[in-house]
Amino acid sequence: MARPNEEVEALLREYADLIAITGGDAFKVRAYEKAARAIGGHPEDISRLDADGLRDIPNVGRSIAEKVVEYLRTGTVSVVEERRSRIPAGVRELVAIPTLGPKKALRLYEDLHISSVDELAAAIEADALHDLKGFGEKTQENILHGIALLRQAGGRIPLHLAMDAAEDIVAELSEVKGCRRCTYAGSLRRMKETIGDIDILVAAARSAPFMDALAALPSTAEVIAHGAKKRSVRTTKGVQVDLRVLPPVSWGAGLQYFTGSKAHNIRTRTIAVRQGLKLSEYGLFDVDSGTSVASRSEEDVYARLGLPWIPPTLREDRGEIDAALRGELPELVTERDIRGDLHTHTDLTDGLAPLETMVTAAAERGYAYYAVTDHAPNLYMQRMTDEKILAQRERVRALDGAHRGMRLLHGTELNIDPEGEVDWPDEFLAGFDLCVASLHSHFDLDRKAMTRRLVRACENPHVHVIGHPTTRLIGKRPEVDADWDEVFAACARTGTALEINSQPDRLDLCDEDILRARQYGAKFAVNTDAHSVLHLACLRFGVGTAQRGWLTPKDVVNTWPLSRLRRFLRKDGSV
DNA sequence: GCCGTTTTCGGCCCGACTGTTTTCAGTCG
Repeated sequence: MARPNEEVEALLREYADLIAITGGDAFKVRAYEKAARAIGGHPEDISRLDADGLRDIPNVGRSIAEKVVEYLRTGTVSVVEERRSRIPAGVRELVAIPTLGPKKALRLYEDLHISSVDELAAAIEADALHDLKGFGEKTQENILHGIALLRQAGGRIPLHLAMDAAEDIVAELSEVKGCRRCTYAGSLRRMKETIGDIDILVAAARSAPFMDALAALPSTAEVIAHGAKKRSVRTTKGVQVDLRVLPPVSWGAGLQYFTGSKAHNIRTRTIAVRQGLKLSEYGLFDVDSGTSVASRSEEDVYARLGLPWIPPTLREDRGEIDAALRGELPELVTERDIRGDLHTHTDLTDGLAPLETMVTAAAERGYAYYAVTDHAPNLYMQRMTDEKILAQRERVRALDGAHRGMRLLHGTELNIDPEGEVDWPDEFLAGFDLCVASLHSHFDLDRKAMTRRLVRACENPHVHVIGHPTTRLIGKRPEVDADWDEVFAACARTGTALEINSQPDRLDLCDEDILRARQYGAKFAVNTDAHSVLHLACLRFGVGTAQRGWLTPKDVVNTWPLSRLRRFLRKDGSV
C-alpha cells in the first residue's frame, strides 16, 4: 500500500543504507533505521502531521522530522539526493546479498567500480577480485552462493511453509536422547507473514547430538555454519535453519532472546541495563556480581525486569513494552475464542469438498456456528445461479444443528463491481443470513474510484464482511490502491466487519492495516476462506495476524455468541 | 541522529561465526 508512511519508510531505509555504505556513524545508521520502522508502522497518515506532530513519533527527532517535512513538501530530500549522487543505486542492491555488507560493497565499488549484482557476478566469474583485500576464495564463493539465493527466493518464505518445516524439525529433535525442551522461536513464533529463517531451540546438557541430528535430517541440504553452540543448515527447499542448544537453566532467557524481535530485545536489554543488569541468551545477570538473577522461564525474565510476560505476537516494539509497564497489555484473541468461521466454500463453486464434509469437519473443530459462503453469479466461471444457491440453502437448513449442535448460517461471497455494486437485488440478498463481499477483478482502479467502490460496498445493508479487503497476494500482487483510512472509517460507521483472511498467501488484512483499522473502531472477522477441509486449519495464521494487530475477542465478531453475532448482522447499530 | 529516573552530553544490546587482515573486521540476527 503506497501511502506516505511507507514511502518515507523506504526513503529513510535507503538513506540509512547509503550512510552505512559511505562509512558513516553506525549509530546514525541505526537511528535512521529505527525512525523508518516507526514511521512505516505509525497508524496515522504522516502527511497530515507537521514537524511537531512528527516528533511525537518515537525515534523521530528534530533532524528526521525536518527531512520528512521536506519530502512531503517537495518530494525529495536534498541530503538523500546528495548521497544518491555519490553511490549508484546498484551498490545499495549489493548489501541485499547475504554475507555481503556495506563495507565490502563500498570496497567493490571504489576499487573495481562494481555497481550492480550482475556486474559483481560477472567480475567473480572473470576472477577480477583475486587481489582485492578481504575477498578470498571462500568469500567469493559465498557471494556467488548468496546471489543465486537472492535471485531464486527473494529471501523470505511464506509463514505456513516455515511452520511446516519447523514443526517437523522440532518433532525430530525432540526424539533425540537428552532433549529436555525443543521449540521454534524467531519471527515464526511471532507469526510474521513471511519468515527469513527458522530458529530452533533445544534445552539439553550436551549440544553435539542435536547438531549432528540436524545435519543428518533428510531435509538438510547443506551445512552453512557449524560451531559448538550454533549450527546453521539450509534445507532442500532453500530455507535456512539455525539451531541453538542451551543449558536447561537458560531456557527462558534463550527463548526470549531468540524470539525477538530485534527491536523488542533492544528495549528489554535497555531496561535491564538501567537496573544494573545484563540480559543475554544465557540469562539475566547482575552486572557487578555476575550472578544470574533469572533465566529459567520467559516469565521469570520478564518479571525480574518488572514486566508481565508479553505474548510473542506483540514483540515488535510497537508499544508493547509501554503497555506492559502500564499493565495495559491487550487480552489477545486466541484460536480457542473463535466460535465459528464466516467465510468458507464448498464444491458447489470452487471448493474441493461437499457441503456435508465441510460441515462435519467444522463441527469437529468445536465451532458453535459456521457460515457457508459460496461464490455469487458475477464470478462467471463459478456458474452460480439462483436455483443452485436456493437448493443449497435447503440442504444447509436440513444440516443446521445436526452436527454437535453447530448452527449453520447460509451465506455467499459477493463480488464488488467497479461501481461498488454487488450480485443480486436487495430482496434476494435479504434471504441470506450473512454476506461477505470481496474484490475479484478491476484491481487497477485509481485510488479515488477504488475508495468509493469499497465504501459503497460497506454502505450496502446486506454486506456484513469485506473479504480479503486489499486483495494482495504475498510476494505476487500488491494491495489495491485505496484511501484505507476512509474505508476503515466507513466500516466502523456502517457496522461492516473487515476480514482477516487466514490463507497464508493472503493474510489480508495484514497486521499493520489491522492496527490502523482498529483506531477507527472497526470490527473484524477472522475467517479461513477455506476451499478444502485442510484450509480450516489455516485459522491459526489469521489469529496470529489478528494478535499482531493487538485484537481482543471484543474486536472480532466471530468470537461472539451467535445471538450477539445475529444482532451485528442486522446492521442497525444495535451491537 | 535519538534520547533523558544516567536529562543537553555521552551512550547507543550483545554474542556468534567466518574468513583471513593470524588477532580481528565484517556480517548476521
